[in-house]
Amino acid sequence: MASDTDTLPRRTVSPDLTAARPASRYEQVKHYITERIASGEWGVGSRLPSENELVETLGVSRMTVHRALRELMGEGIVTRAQGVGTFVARPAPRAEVLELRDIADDIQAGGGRHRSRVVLLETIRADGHLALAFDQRPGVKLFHSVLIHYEDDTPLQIEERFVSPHFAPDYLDQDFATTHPHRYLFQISPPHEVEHVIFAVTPEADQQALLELDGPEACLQLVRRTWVDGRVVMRGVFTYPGSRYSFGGRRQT
Amino acid sequence: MASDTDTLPRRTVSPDLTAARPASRYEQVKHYITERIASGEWGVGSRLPSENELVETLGVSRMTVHRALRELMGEGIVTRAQGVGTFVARPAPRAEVLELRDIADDIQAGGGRHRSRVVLLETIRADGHLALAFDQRPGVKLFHSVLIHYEDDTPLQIEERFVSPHFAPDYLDQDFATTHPHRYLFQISPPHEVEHVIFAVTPEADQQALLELDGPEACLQLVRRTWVDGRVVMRGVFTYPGSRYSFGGRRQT
DNA sequence: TCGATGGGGTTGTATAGACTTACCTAGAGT
DNA sequence: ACTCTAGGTAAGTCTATACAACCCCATCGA
Repeated sequence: MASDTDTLPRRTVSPDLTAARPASRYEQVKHYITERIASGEWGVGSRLPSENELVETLGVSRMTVHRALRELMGEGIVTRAQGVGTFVARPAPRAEVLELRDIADDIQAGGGRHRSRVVLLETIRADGHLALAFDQRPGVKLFHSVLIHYEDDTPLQIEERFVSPHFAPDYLDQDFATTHPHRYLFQISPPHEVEHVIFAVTPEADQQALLELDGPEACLQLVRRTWVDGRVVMRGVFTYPGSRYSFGGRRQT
Repeated sequence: MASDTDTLPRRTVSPDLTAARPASRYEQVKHYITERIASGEWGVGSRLPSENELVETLGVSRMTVHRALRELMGEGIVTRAQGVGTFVARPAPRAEVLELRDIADDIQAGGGRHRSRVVLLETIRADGHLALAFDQRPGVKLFHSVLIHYEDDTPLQIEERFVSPHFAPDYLDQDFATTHPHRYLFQISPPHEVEHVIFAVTPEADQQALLELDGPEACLQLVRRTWVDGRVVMRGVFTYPGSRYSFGGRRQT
């Protein structure tokens, strides 16, 4: 069925263990297509080969080609019409909404002096709620860290993180006085997906103490989850005094 | 293969032409699942039947069940883990950060019943701070409205707006019991530019009363400014009880 | 000239089956 | 207590095949 030229390689029996898991066939097909679109070989509006032609060319089954094309349509890269064909879509501009930033950069950008203190660094077992956030069963092992970030000696953020050991097995051995968790995790791998949820909370007594608040001042709480390869690798809870911080953004429409 | 009970109906040979095309099998499977999640029969975090169990129950092939579940995962409704199972995901945050939405749509999307009450509708003269927000001199005339939005008779938002008379000269004559300010302003012109800033605040006594809070619960405050033709046309202050609302967003990187 | 009717090509859906990969647990051994 | 291993379970992928739905166009007949 497969010709000798231009087909995707058969999956090897013993894949190179140092390399990442080989991309699945349909991902290879997606890559084959996006590469040609990105290079301009297939211009905007032009017609792609039909599913059956791609089957011939790439030596995979039509269902595999179909899945690749369906996902590319979901990503807005191609448009499809039954009975007609598949076409390169017009690229759509995408606005960044919430950015991933290091608070140290944030403070220094504002002219402040940043320092941080490690309060806690340990292994825990997840309770039900935390396990749910990681799509895992209760009792799974997670790393847990708590840091305080100061701007000119005033506490600005409590940074609490739960990290999957599979993603960062050496997390507990890091010196977070010099390298921040954000940078360390980012260096292992930038997340493929990020979720942010913002709450208003009244801080617990211990949080009040850490933030050196006089009373039960309202706080902003940003809960961030990051994914790599479809798995939750980190859940961070960042707590800011409401009087000292705000989130914002501006964009043209 | 299929049992007689609870299976999805076989596609009829002559579908009812008055009805829309019958939903495809995988869509029926999706509906079967989302219905049970929405009804609470399958609670957050609970495990769904495995693919093979659904194959047995619904009398469709595993590929069909798999596609339904894969799409539901893409929509954030369930999470899946190889070797473990499929679980009902945590519900997504109510409002996307930096997205311009009508709270009435927001509430109805969540299955709630929306109503609103006009507390105030007047003309004021801007003080220094407010004039600054509009890039105007103090003393400039602005329209001022305060509404409360309820979800099932529970206050969910205080909506306070300052509107430039040049942009919406008839603002005070509107019946905001039927048309909300958001829709009215949007219909005059969608903004060219939007700024959002999110705070955590402890509400004043009058705000506590309007939101029917028992105590000084932390609140989220979203301040929005919108521009049309380079001029600020609206400044809105939206106050939510922290326990009843959250902002969030998720994106791929 | 015009409309109707097929036929061929293209995507959409569905199935059965096989194999792969990942996770978890129980039990054996240390 | 801890580690290791084997087995069971569940999702992930891929194939070959079939049929349906749809579009376009060429052909045919009035």
